[in-house]
Amino acid sequence: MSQEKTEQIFQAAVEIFAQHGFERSKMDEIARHAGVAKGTIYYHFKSKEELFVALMNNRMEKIKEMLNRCMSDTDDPVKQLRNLLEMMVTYLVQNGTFAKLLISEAWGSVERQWEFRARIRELVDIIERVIHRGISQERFYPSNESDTSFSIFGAVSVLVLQEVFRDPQTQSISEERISQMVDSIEQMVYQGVVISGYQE
Amino acid sequence: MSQEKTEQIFQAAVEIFAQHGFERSKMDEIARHAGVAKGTIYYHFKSKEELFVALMNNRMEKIKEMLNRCMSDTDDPVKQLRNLLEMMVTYLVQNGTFAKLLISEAWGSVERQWEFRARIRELVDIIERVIHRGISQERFYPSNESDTSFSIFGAVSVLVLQEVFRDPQTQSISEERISQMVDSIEQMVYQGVVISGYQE
Amino acid sequence: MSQEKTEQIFQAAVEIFAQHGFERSKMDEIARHAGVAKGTIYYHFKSKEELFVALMNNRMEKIKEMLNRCMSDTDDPVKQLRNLLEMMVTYLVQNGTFAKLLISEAWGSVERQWEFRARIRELVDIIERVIHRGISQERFYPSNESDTSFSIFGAVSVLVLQEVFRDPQTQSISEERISQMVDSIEQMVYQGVVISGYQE
Amino acid sequence: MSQEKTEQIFQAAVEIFAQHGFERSKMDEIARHAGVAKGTIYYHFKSKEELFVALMNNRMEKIKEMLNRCMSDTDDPVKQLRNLLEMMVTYLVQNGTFAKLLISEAWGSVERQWEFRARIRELVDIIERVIHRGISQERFYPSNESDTSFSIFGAVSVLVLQEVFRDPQTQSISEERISQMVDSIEQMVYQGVVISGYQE
DNA sequence: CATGAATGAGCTTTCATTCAT
DNA sequence: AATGAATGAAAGCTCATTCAT
Repeated sequence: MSQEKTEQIFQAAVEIFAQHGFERSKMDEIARHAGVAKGTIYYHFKSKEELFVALMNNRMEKIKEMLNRCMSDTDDPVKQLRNLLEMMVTYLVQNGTFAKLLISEAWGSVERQWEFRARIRELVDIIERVIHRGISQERFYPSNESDTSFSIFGAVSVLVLQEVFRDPQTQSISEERISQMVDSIEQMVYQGVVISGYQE
Repeated sequence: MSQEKTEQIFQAAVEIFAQHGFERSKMDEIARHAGVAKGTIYYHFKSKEELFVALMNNRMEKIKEMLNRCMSDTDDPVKQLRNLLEMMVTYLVQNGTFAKLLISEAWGSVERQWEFRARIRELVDIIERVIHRGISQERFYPSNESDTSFSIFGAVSVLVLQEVFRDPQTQSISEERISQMVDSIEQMVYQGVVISGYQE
Repeated sequence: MSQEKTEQIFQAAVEIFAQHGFERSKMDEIARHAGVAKGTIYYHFKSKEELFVALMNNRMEKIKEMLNRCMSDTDDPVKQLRNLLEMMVTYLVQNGTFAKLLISEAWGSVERQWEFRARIRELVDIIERVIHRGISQERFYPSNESDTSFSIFGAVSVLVLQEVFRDPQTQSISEERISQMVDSIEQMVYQGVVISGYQE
Repeated sequence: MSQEKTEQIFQAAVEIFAQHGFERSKMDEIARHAGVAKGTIYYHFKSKEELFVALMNNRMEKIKEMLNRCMSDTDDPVKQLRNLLEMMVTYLVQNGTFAKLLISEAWGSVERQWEFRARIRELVDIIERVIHRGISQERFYPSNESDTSFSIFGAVSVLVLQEVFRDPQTQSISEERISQMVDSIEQMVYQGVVISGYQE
């Protein structure tokens, strides 16, 4: 069935795209990796570009769902933010392959990248909504909500990215290391770096 | 004189590389932009790869110097961190073209990207040294210094990047907007997002 | 029933082939146009090549019949030639789509084109037989019969073709224009261009 | 020098294009035939299409010059027409390879073919101007000048084409055969086919 | 030092054809 | 008989790099 091949191709595509980036990835290799003929990819996707975009949308949808779901436990924005951070780090580590794409392919002036940034914006929006609620309920300090959200997103993704690249075998990032990263991020986001009283 | 042509080429290269990314940038276009013949580039640089690396080192040296310099005013890590954040935002906004490269070309398994990440690591080290001193002097909360530094670097660069891309005419990011971004970042880094007393 | 599908496919094929020429025509498009699946075409015809040849034979047979029929009124070669010219012009105009193929796909060294030229030769033979009879009966000037026939065929088909292409809406070539073209051709064929007495 | 390679490529291109038609001609083969690298063709021409168009313009210019030149001997339209016919037949036979293209690639709806037909129209215009003068001077019968010119063009080109394809070794069309064809055409054009008195 | 014409490996995409259903 | 997903050979085009001038 069609759905089957499509997922096969997606699976191969994330890996190859993440490994080499969009430009250096060859359709030949993706096809080989997916165990289908090159023509098959083109039967399902009009072009390399379209495959990439479809892939991104597909994966992005998944992460959005997860992020939304992980906040449904509670109405407390503080807890929600904690869940969010935890989930983001965990997801990005586990899908390190996708994380690479997320960050590395988002910046550029090609049209594909526009669309991609729009998708990232949707992710950031999820963060922003929590921030907004937190501020409304006077649980969070008032701030430029959009800036704060982007900063958090940047902090999480670059931190994870750098970890993923430090040790290319994604698998080998231990549970422990993950929770350590979550802690680091949480600490910064929750109380900042500077000891309060000292703020000169 | 050689130095002259080299700078001409560098100038053209940042722009073209930033506009299209490494892979999509064509030596032809860089040459045309620089007003030299394609052969001339190859006279000065062994390859596209080498041109890119040389360019990165050149630009990276500049930003490192600036960051180091901006901390020499004072010994107070709190102030130093503030200066650092301000300088990074300002520099990245003003060299938006270079900022794009910084984030977008760093992640990948090609050797050039390894080297590039090593350079980024040097930048982060500057942050880390301040963090370290801050913690030693009990001005900053104890934390995983490396993680914190990467988080800060990620927050700053993604925030700026997203701004640069929102409005491609770098020029039009006002002084005001810059200091607003600095504020947003500082607020997060200095006091975090969550109002302290509430931390359940 | 098979006959039905076959005609459906033929109908679609003439149009597509005429519109784009043999090489640029895609089996996909023919199938879509015919309202059948691509596999169905291959069920009825071994290959694109074979479909084309079968189509040509089918259509060529029709025009040959018409030309032969239109000469059966009379034994007078002069009248027969007139009928022939009239019929050819009319047929080609009305089947402009087929006329394009007739001229444009005939010249080349591919085997299909050999066979196609053989079919054209059969058309020209019909003209040639009239010419031959006309000369035998001393109604026509003696001449190289084959050359004369090809010249007439060339004159008619290129004249019509150029008209068909001038205005792609075949429909819009008026009855009047048709008879004007017939006149032009007849005039040249019957009396030539140069005023007789002057022939130096 | 550039001019040199360009002509080399042109030379190879006419042959290959004429042999297989535009679509079946491969850039690889043209390059091999011209003794240059494929890239070299693309250095001089943006695409296969552009190579073809440039080639056509180049060759068409030559034939136009020849036709115009061959009429400059005399002011007598009767003689001019004779010269024209002779020259056209001779040129097309000698450049049979180009003649194939002239006729076979002119009919189609691709844009390239539009432009091509415009060029053919220019050729026909040369004939038409002679016809026009002949009629003005009452040496030729009045007629639809455009139709007559196209008919003559069609007669000549199809006659030659059919000869060229009968015997693919262009060389082997003898001087004698050429003048025989000229005679056949002239006879038809000058006095028509039907013996005058008989015209019922 | 500088040039730019020439190169060719490499990549994306197309499309006739096949075959399991 | 009919279908359409899958195939893969083949072709057009790109572009980093070289080198004779």
